[in-house]
Amino acid sequence: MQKLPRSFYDRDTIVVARELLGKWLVHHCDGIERIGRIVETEAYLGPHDRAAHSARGMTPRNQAMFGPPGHAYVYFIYGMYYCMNVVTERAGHASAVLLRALQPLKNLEGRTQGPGLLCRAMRIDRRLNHHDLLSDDFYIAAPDHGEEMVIVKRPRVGVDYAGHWAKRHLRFYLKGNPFVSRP
DNA sequence: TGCACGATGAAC
DNA sequence: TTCATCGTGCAC
Repeated sequence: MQKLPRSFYDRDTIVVARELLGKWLVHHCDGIERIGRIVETEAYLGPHDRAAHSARGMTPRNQAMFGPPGHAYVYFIYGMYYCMNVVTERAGHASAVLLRALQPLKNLEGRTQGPGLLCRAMRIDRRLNHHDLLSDDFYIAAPDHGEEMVIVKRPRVGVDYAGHWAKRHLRFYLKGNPFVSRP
């Protein structure tokens, strides 16, 4: 497999969200390598996107979104779950892609359907916020042999407060994949 | 310093 | 539809 270069992330967020499907998320932790295939993503386009955390300006929590592409934005939600994003586009643009579901490939225990369960299974927590995804212990890679994929577009989950932005089809997943959180 | 609520998940 | 559970952001 080939680690994705910085230039992969420094592109239009919708393009990145679609192309992350089928890629492998790799995390080396406590001597164990965990790998999951990304099967569901959501694009958060920037401060103009009312559903994005960056829509209300930079705060200590969402600072990573305003940073350079190819880094992780990990936040704590509902008092019990973590969610992981991949920062996209140039620094200051404040856009990111939320990873919503994985197909277990290696050393993953428990379910991986949904952003909270994904982080639990991959052992992703606040320590990985701001982490560079071109590092050797936490990164995303393209498999040597890609599979044929059909991509489904749907509205994002849990953003009904965002007015017309809630209706846009910015959620992407692999058609027919049993590990998608909400087919 | 207080408090309402959330890019969730599970139970009912 | 309700609840668990707590950090964050903003009001006061």
